Amino acid sequence: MFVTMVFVNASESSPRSRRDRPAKPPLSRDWIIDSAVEIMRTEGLAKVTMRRVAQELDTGPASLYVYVANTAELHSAMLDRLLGDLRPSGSGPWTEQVEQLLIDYTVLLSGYPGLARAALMIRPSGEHALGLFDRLLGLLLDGDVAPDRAAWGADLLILLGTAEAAEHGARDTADPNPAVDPSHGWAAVEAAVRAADPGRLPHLAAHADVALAGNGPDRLRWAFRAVLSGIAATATITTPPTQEDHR
Amino acid sequence: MFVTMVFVNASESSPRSRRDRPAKPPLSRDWIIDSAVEIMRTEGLAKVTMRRVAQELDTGPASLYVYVANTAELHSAMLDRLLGDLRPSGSGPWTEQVEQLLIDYTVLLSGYPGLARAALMIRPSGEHALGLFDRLLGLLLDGDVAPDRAAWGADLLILLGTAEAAEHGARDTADPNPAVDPSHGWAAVEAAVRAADPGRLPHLAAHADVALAGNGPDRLRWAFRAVLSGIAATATITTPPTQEDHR
DNA sequence: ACCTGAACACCGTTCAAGT
DNA sequence: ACCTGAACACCGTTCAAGT
Repeated sequence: MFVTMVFVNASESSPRSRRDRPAKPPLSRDWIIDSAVEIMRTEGLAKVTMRRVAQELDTGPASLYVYVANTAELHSAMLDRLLGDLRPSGSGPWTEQVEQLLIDYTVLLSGYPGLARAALMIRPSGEHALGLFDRLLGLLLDGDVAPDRAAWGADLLILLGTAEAAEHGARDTADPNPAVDPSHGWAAVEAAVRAADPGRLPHLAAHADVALAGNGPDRLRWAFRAVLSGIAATATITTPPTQEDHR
Repeated sequence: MFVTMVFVNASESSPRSRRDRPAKPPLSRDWIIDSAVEIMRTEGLAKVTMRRVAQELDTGPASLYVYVANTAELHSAMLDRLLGDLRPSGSGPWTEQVEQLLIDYTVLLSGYPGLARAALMIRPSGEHALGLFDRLLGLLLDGDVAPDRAAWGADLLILLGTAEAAEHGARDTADPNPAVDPSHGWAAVEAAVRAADPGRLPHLAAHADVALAGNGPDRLRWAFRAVLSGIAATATITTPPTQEDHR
């Protein structure tokens, strides 16, 4: 069996670094998540299967089910572990800090697009995910955004960052899963836009250049800036519940 | 073999409705996509596998590869087929029309959350996806949004709708894949927010009620309205390319 | 209580061989 | 050119049996 030697920084959540792992480590939730994250870093999320992780830990897949409910829950735990690496950054006005925090979040997740997609399903509720939400909410309140708009807005901004990571990451990262061919997908869009028939798609044809303009970072920062300004400026909506719908 | 009898409206893209399909239909891209969509409607996206579709068409999985590149490409084609059902709706001011179009898009996709997640990877470039973009772009231009903001904004709004569908759909729809337990995921978030420690998560603890307030439709409409206002109000960003980065 | 061998019921994709 | 049988290399999850 070939064992890759990779140096991995011990995260605060992992009790021991991988290097001094004993030959047959005791199974634990932390060890499972650690191994899973390491496999993801070196081989991509597609390879993080129950069987592969079990193999890494010298056991059978059935053993993992003592500590992890299923594959989705494992992915969710991996995401929260990763979010622990997100340190406060950005200075200056609060809007600048919000933008930078969201960009950091998106860039971090872009490295693992599969995980970003999983985040859209699982609604991470781990401590690090909640910490990010709290920090963001705090910045919005600092900026005197009304609490109801700030709360809904923080949710919206994180959703947007997650979506950008899922999409952007798919475009830029080498995904080991051959079923996904991002370059083809993106090139196909660009070709389709440039070939837009002015009869059927008049607006797109007329503005193909602006639609395709801009680099990734500029568009990302613009998106966060635009959404942030909209959040502060838009009153929340509350329709009274109908009789059939009193939750 | 048990064959479910389901009435399916013949879409404009499908040459024949399923009811008059001959016992052994000739293979074709359209037929494959039709069968795939029907399996998704009745059994969920998780069941739309190459093998399952092939079985439905009385052939082996290898045969499908003549017409479809891989599973991801099949999913992408299914999504575009579905987008063909999206009819213009909404009246009144252009902002109202934009909101309604996006809500329709999101609700449609919410019925198939797996497909929404796929859309985040594949960047649909089919005719119906481009048609939606064009219609949205036209509405924004009607509202005198500057072309560059309108183009980037249409992209942003569709991304947001896709993400909302992926997330919202996961929460509401019965996914036949037992690995995904959405109710548990959402309940976990709600419980975690209510239990937020005021020491560690001060803002979240102080505003748990507003964070959890609001029904789905209200929050969805608010999100689109906020983003729309931000798009109109925020200048696009263009940083000059550096020497290392002249694409 | 924790762990696991073995099994069940599946996957996507390829390719040589047929028609 | 189009189609396919068979194979390759995998999956997640369960459960009875062990320690």
